Amino acid sequence: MTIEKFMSAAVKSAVKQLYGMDAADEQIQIQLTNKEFAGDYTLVVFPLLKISRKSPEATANEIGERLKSLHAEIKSYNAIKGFLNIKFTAEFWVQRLNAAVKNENFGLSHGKGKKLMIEYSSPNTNKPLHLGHIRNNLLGYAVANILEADGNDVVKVNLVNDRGVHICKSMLAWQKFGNGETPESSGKKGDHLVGEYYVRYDKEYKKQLAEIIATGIDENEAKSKVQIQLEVQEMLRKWEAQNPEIIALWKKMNSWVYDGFNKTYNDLGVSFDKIYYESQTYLLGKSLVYEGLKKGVFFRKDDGSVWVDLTTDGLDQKLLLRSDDTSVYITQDLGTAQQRVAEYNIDQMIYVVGNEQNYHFQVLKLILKKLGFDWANSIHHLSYGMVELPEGKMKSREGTVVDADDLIEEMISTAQKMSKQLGKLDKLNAEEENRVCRMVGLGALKYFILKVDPQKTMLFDPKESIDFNGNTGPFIQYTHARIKSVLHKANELQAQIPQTSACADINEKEISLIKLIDIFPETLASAAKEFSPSTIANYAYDIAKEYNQYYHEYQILREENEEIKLFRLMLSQKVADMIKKSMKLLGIDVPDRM
RNA sequence: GGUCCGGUAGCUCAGCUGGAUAGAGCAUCAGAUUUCUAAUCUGACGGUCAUAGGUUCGAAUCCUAUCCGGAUCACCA
Repeated sequence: MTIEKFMSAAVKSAVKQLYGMDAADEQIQIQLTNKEFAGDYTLVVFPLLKISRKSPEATANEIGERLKSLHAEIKSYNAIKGFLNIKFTAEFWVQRLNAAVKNENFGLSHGKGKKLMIEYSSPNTNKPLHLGHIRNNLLGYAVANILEADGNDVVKVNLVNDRGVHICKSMLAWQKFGNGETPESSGKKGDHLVGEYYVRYDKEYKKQLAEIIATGIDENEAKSKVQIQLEVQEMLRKWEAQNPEIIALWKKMNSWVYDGFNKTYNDLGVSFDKIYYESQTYLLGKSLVYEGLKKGVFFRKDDGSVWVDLTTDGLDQKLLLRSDDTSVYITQDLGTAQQRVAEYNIDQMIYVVGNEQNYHFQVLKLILKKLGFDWANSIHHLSYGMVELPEGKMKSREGTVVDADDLIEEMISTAQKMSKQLGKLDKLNAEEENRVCRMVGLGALKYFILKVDPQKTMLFDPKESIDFNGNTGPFIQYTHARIKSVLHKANELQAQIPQTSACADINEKEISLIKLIDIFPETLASAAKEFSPSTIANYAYDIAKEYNQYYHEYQILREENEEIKLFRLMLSQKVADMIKKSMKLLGIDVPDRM
């Protein structure tokens, strides 16, 4: 039971005894006591004044007195204005810690039985992943972990956009200019290789367009005459007609890209339970549109295209089927949503997609509701903001993309450089050194991105992210490694770290560490509710920082009182456990030594 | 123009189911080391929580309006 719940019940019965009335849940406000006041938890008594009909101070004092006499766990209380600060006994805190230590799965919930599906990553197969994808992947994976730890059954899916005119562009350019180049023959990573031809196409297109314009033809007219574009359109038609040669090329080049993506996913430590391919789902949803047409939810325009009118909902009209009866993006999303709900019987569907698609998901939910699906409300768009660079925005069309693989590489090598400089790698062998540098470099990147509220546009400064001080992944990793080192040394000295302790002589720093451990379950629950890895990230930092201060102040191994020493070791071990658990939720590994 | 999102210290960000004197880190300055791992710790400096109203015992937090920034409003995905 959480302390808040315990206090809430205690206050209720105290109020009942004192004033003969029941207090409603929303009248009981309990929070952690601010640092500048003496106490552990605080009851805000303002809402109870209506019941007590006394001044804030008098009410607080009366309730405090009553609580103290009823509960041995309460050591003291003080009332300041309308705030009743409660202080618990040392025994109480030790007991809380012991309960947490004994419970292997402390903080993790089991079997609320909600079935969730989360879709993230969703790459295009015509170019490599970039910084924006990194935020997407890290968010999706972390949120999936958090939801799972909160007791849900989570299915992670990836919907790969493997078809369309953009893919044909890479294919055509490769055909025309590639000379049969392959990842094997060139030594290039598959997705990068294909991405190069996508760029090559664009270059050729611009060249041809300029040539036509130079002959004096109007720009708009010229655009429809570019030879290479006509060829691409022809290729797309062939693809849709299942032309064997084109299909074979498509399969070959896509497989290169998948090899490349898998390496990047592997580096980032993300994974999926199921991968969907758009080439297999893009025809879905048409039947839903026909159904809606029959119900009169949609309408057909003179040219044959099908639309939905959302003007009464404050939005515009939205196209659902083209005049040639082919489906568009939203048509297929309607279809895949329905298919997934039917196939997996999911309670909630989460889409990790950039905030430039907020409108799309708003429309998607509306349409599904209009079609009469109750589950439309269970769709959640986990929207995230763009990642900007100090020099400007990073959008592919502006040509300043930061390639995911390059960035990962840079993070690892910077981690290595800095670690070497600090002499942190001296005691490690080559394999360990490699492992630690990877962990630190990637930890820096992941933590930097995940600590920010997803909704917000964030600034990614490579220099700052690789700073090993302050609120960073490496700082937290370091704290963990240092605790582990102390524990290791203790074991060498043959101190046995106890599973429980009767130590009653604890200090304020220790109480605040226990408090932090104690709120882990609530923190996790709230992070799950908000789909917010940043909550967990900041928790990990808080506890690491608190521990560092503690560590600095008390010499654990030199402590002469054996009982206190063992207690401190036990506490340290639990703190390390909390750090590791939190970081694991974020998909960040922590080293035992560095 | 419509819709959505954001605006908190010089910079990067927490805090937002309304609670006490708004918090961290970076940067700057001043300190701490016979290390249990200094990738650390202590202190100082730094704020009209975009602006103006409103709601109430109390507002960074809720409501309204305005300003600034971003996204979006394709027979693209």
